[in-house]
Order: sequence, then C-alpha cells, then structure tokens
Amino acid sequence: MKESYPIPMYYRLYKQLKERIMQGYYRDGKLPTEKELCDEFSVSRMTVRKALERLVIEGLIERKKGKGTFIRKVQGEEHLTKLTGFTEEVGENKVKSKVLANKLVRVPPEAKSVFNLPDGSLVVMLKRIRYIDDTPVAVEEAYLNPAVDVRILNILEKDMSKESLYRILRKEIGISLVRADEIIEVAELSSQQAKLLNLKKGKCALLRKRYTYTSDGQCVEYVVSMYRGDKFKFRVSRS
Amino acid sequence: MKESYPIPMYYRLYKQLKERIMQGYYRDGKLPTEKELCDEFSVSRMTVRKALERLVIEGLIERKKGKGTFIRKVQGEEHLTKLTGFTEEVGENKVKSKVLANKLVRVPPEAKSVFNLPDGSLVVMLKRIRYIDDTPVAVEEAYLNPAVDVRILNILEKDMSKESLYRILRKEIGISLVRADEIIEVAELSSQQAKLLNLKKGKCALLRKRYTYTSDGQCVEYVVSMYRGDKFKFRVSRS
DNA sequence: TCTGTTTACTTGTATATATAAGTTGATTTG
DNA sequence: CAAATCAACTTATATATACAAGTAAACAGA
Repeated sequence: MKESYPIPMYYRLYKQLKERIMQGYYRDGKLPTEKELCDEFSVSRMTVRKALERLVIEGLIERKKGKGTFIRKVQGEEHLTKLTGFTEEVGENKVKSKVLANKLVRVPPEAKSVFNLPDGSLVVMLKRIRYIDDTPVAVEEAYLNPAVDVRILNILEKDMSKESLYRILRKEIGISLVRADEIIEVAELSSQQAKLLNLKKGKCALLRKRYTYTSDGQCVEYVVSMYRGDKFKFRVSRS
Repeated sequence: MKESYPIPMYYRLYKQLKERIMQGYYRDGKLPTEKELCDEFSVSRMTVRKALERLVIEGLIERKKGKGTFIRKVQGEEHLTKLTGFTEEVGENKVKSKVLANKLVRVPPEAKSVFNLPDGSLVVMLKRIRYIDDTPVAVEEAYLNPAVDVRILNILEKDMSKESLYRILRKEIGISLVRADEIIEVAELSSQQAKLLNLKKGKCALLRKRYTYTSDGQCVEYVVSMYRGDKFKFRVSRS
C-alpha cells in the first residue's frame, strides 16, 4: 500500500484490532474498554471510537452501552450474505464459468475515478462466461482495484472457473464488502457477445454495471455484466 | 445546544438532510459546508460530521477534501435509494402524465395473493403515460388495494395527471410506505405500448413490477411499468 | 502573459472535556 | 433479610479547539 505516507492513527488502530480479533488475541470474546485502549495506544477516545466504529460497521464487534465491546460469534454473516456475487446468487452447484481472460490491464475510463487511480494504472481484469445448467447466461467483465489490497493480484494465479470471486475477496484477503451501487439498463448484444452467449446479434439483454465498495468507502470492484434478457430478472428490495 | 428529545441530534440531522437530498432541496448537487450546517442547525462540527458520515456510508453523498460535499446522483438515471414514486424520482417540474384509466377493476391474478383479496374483488386501477420534458418515457399501470384504507377509493375522483400518487398515499391518507420489492426485466413493446410511447413495436424496454408495502406489512400497491429502454436506467444501492 | 506564491476555504485527523444513560456490585436502610 | 440507593464502571452524545492537507482563486513578480 502507501506505507510511506502518513496513515491515520485511527486506521492503524482499526487494522491492528482487526488483526488481533482474527488471530484470537481476545480469546474471552471481550475487547478492552475505550479507556484501556486509549492508554495502551496513547490516543484520544475519539480515535479509539473511530477505529471501533469501523469494526462495528464490518460486523466484527458489537457494543453495548454500560457493558462493553464484544466480538461477534458469527462475524458479519448477515452483512456477507446480503451482498453476493454470481455464485452465491444462483447457487454453487449449478453454476459454472469459463474464463476468457484473467490478466492485468490498464484501468478503463469508467473505473478510473471511482478507483481513484491515475491514468494508465494496472488493474486485474477477469472476464468470464457464466453458465447455469450448461447454458451460457451472462458475460461478465470484472475490474479489481489492487490499490485496496495488493493480495488482489493473487487472483491472477487462481483458477477462476471454479472459485467465487467474492469468497476470495472476503475470506482469503479479508476485505469486507459492505455496499454496491448498480446501474441496470437495456442493451443490445454485440456480435461478439452474441457469439459467446449462443444468441443472435442485436438481441435484447440486461446490462448491469456494478461498483462494489469496502467498509472504508474504497471501490474495490467494477463489473460490467451482460445477462440474457430471456433468462434473467433482477430482484430489488427497497426501503 | 441542549435538547430533551430522546432521539440524538446527529440522527435527526441525518434524517433531515436525507429528506432534503431526496426532495431535491440541494438542486445544484452540492451540500452546504460543515461550517454552514453547524450554523444552520446550531450544532457542533462533530455532530454534523456524524450525520454526513452516515450519508456517505449509504452512498448518498460523496465528500472531497478541500472541495466540499456532493450528492451522488447520476443524471438521467432514476434516483431510487428511497421509496419514491415517479414524480419524486424524476423531479416534479419536468414530469407530466396523461391518464388513460382511473377506475375500478377486478384484481389481476398477479396481485390477488399479495393483496390478500378474494377472487373478483375490486381494486383501483390507474393507467398513465409518463412524460419527461414532453417526451413519453413510460407506461404505468398501478393497482391499489382499497382494503388497506378505504380512502384509496378517493383517488378515483382525483385528477391524477398532476397529482403524485405517493403524495396522496402518504400525506392525504397517511399510509406509511416502508418497503418495496421490485422485479426488473427486459421486455419487448407490444403494439399498443409502442403506440403510446411513440416507438416501434418490438423495441426493447425495461419492465418493472413493483409491490409496495405499508409498515404493517400489507401490500398496498402493485405497479407494472414499461420504461423506454433508450431513456431509462435503474440505479440500485445494495448493502 | 505566464508562473509561482499567498490566502482563504474546504474536509480530515486528533485531543481534551463534559454530560447522559445503561450496567453492575457494594452499601445503606427499613 | 430484602429493597432501595449509591458509586463506579461502561458506551453514547456533544462541544470546543487545533492543525494538516487538498483546492481554487486572487495576487505579485518576472
């Protein structure tokens, strides 16, 4: 990362506490009080609270007024189940993928500003055809921002025809995905896309652009997906 | 500032700002500075920041150091992070409607079970063409469940070419709409729909089915809308 | 004119402090 | 002994203050 630049204290504290929680340092399931953390790290209470707040948002800890701060047993399960990738959406057993590309490319213009990267930066591009029951239903092009965590580059080495991208980001790299913005529109299949999906050029499809964000608001993923219009519907729950 | 309310100030501020953003109060897409908000609401900067932080997490606003706070609205897209009707989504000044029907009909089969009504019950059906800047962009067929509140029948008497349906439901009848489930898919325009939208039959469009629920879980509205595929995008925020 | 520099304004980080409101256990009181 | 109270803890809310770091426009000097 950008270790040479001054990293905010609350962020370093957040990282360190997260590390400790994941390594089982607080075995009794209880974190020190705010006061104790202030003393241990020689920071003010607000700095401690800001770090703890992030852990709450990620679902790692839970705080109770008058009692203390506790590690959640099912760490963020609820958060994780809501925001899902294709594999989780459809069900692991029926879905297959064919990897068309898994390589470094220059950041595309639509992602440049959300990724907050300079022109010409390299990002991981993963292009896959998605199958359900051996029928091709979508072409998906995902761009992943390695500035969020360098281990994202490890994806290049993986066999992504079997792996779930979101599982790797969450479980292996430990990135907590908390929000996604999607834009859904109608589009016609290009000849290339039509060929990949075994359809005719010009057929209607659902085009979904998705920006996925981590708990600290960094955009880690930009996906452009083309779904067969005759096979797919999107369900949205608003409140 | 000392308030005897049980609801925290930062939360009320967050709610109010959210409301304002939704209503288009900050039309230029820019929020006041922290200082200005401090002065307007007579609170400290931390309270303002805490309110704004929530809006950032929800993806409603975006903040830039040295520049200011900006509303994350992409122009030409529906702004649907809140539960809104068409009028609120697009902005009251630009939208017009033509009423094609406003009458009692038998409950359609897709709505019968969610409305929890016996076969052949009568419901209000409101069919409208929606215009933005005098261009027809959608055909909308709304079914309203009078079992939720009999005053829904009053809609039959209203001139719905000017009124916002959601305003009537919320403000006049006092129904609180809290959740909506939507299904978005691709569809081709029927000859009738094509004629209404001034397009050719068979053109691609976005078909949205929407079920809107009240706070006590009753389904009050079922809407089938056909949006021009070339004019509309749906924006969805997931978390 | 163009190029740095200053200056004012923005958000970001951080400290210190005060008060409120739940929780818990010890202490007082009937 | 039992119940009420109190004291000491916890997190939650809120204020005031300070400085850092980006941004942009005004300004000065070559």
